[in-house]
Amino acid sequence: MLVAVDCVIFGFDSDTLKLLLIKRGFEPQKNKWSLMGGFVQPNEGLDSAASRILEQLTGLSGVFMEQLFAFGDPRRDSMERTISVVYYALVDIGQYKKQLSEDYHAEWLPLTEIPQLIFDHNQMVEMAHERLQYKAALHPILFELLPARFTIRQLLDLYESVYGKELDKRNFIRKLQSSKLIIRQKEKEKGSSKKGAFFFKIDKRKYPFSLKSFISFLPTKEIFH
Amino acid sequence: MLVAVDCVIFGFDSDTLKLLLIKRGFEPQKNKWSLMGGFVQPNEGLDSAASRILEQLTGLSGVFMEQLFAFGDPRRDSMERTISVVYYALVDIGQYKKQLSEDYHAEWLPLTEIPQLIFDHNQMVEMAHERLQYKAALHPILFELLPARFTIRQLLDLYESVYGKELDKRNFIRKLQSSKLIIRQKEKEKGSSKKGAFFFKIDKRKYPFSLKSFISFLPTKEIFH
DNA sequence: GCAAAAGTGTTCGCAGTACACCCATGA
DNA sequence: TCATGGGTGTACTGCGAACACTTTTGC
Repeated sequence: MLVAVDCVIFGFDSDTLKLLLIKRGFEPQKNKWSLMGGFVQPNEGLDSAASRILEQLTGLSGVFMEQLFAFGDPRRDSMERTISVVYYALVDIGQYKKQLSEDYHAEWLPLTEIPQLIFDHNQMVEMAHERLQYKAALHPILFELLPARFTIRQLLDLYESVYGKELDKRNFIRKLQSSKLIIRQKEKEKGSSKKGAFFFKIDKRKYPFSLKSFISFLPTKEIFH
Repeated sequence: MLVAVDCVIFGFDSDTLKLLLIKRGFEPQKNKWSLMGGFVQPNEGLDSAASRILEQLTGLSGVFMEQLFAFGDPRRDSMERTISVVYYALVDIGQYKKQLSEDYHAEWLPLTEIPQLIFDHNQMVEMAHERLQYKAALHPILFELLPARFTIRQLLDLYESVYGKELDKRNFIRKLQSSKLIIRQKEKEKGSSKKGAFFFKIDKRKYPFSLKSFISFLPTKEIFH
């Protein structure tokens, strides 16, 4: 039985939530869109395999990544019996610079415009999005999608695009501040407004701990629909 | 590469949270405690494999069961490279009647007194317990561990043993009632008190939906530690 | 009548929500 | 001076938490 790893890679470009997909340049299913994946090597753990695959495609390491689910329907891959262990990753889209269009034709596509993917990859994407919504409602993981310095507006836009709904700016900011998780910087971002918006950073001393604790910046009643 | 499924089976006997473990009557690791598991068959999905294994051991089907995690460290099984997809199940311990002591010497052991298990099974148990705590804090899944008719006291004891801490009975009951998820029956349970405690049932019309929604009977601040 | 568990009620404080205005600045 | 996005403030409401007493009944 074959064991593969597939990666659902999320990115955010200051406006829309995107996925990094590849147009396969090789058989089977050449020229079809798919997630980036690969087989688990004999001396490699699942996490390592996922990191390796992510690095192959993005050149990035040390990125937030988490196991999502194992897909094992006997008919999911028409060729051979394959189990796929799916991971999802959150990357700062600005960091992604790699050109790999020879091996993989990779592109960032908006989550709302995902084409038909091979095998059960659409189902994986859907589950990853649900998990992201679920997890981000309770833990501050969305910061992983932003650069080290970000504005409140960027963060708000990010939350709104993850949940596909508008949030009250004032309440959002208040919750953020009361969490004491972000630190205001001296510099301002001047591109998108005349007044300029302060940059913020994560408080690194608190952040790793808060990842495991319950912090919600959303209206609690709407956490899940 | 081999693909196995292992099952962490939770039960509750009106006092303590327990796991169903087997003492292996076969090699390798004969006479050591382990989770119940087996290899995924060629024409079988992962969920089906898990259900099959659960039924082999308990005789039960249609039980709450959910994929937990895929374990794939290359050294986790000393014999062969094996990926294990772990499921956890919640069963009404009263339903379990099967005698299988010939093939498997199975026993319900308190979660607090789990012996050393083979391979990485202790790690699986630990993760399953964490997941149970996490999930049950947000969704009413613990009902799956109780018989169809139960008393408030049983439910409270169950929550207390899952979280290892005491809960305020009055607030607990109020939250339960406001959830409108349970229906009081006419009969009382007379065994453990003189006054007698009413039986309750789940409102089946609402229950399947609420499984997906956010309902907490715990003090919200303490949801995760 | 007393022990033992069942079951009910109240007060308080804070967190969440809804909602509207002032600020700074470049053009 | 005005348009644009940035950032702050308030009042209300309801839920969650803390806490104690009454009820029932078998012995």
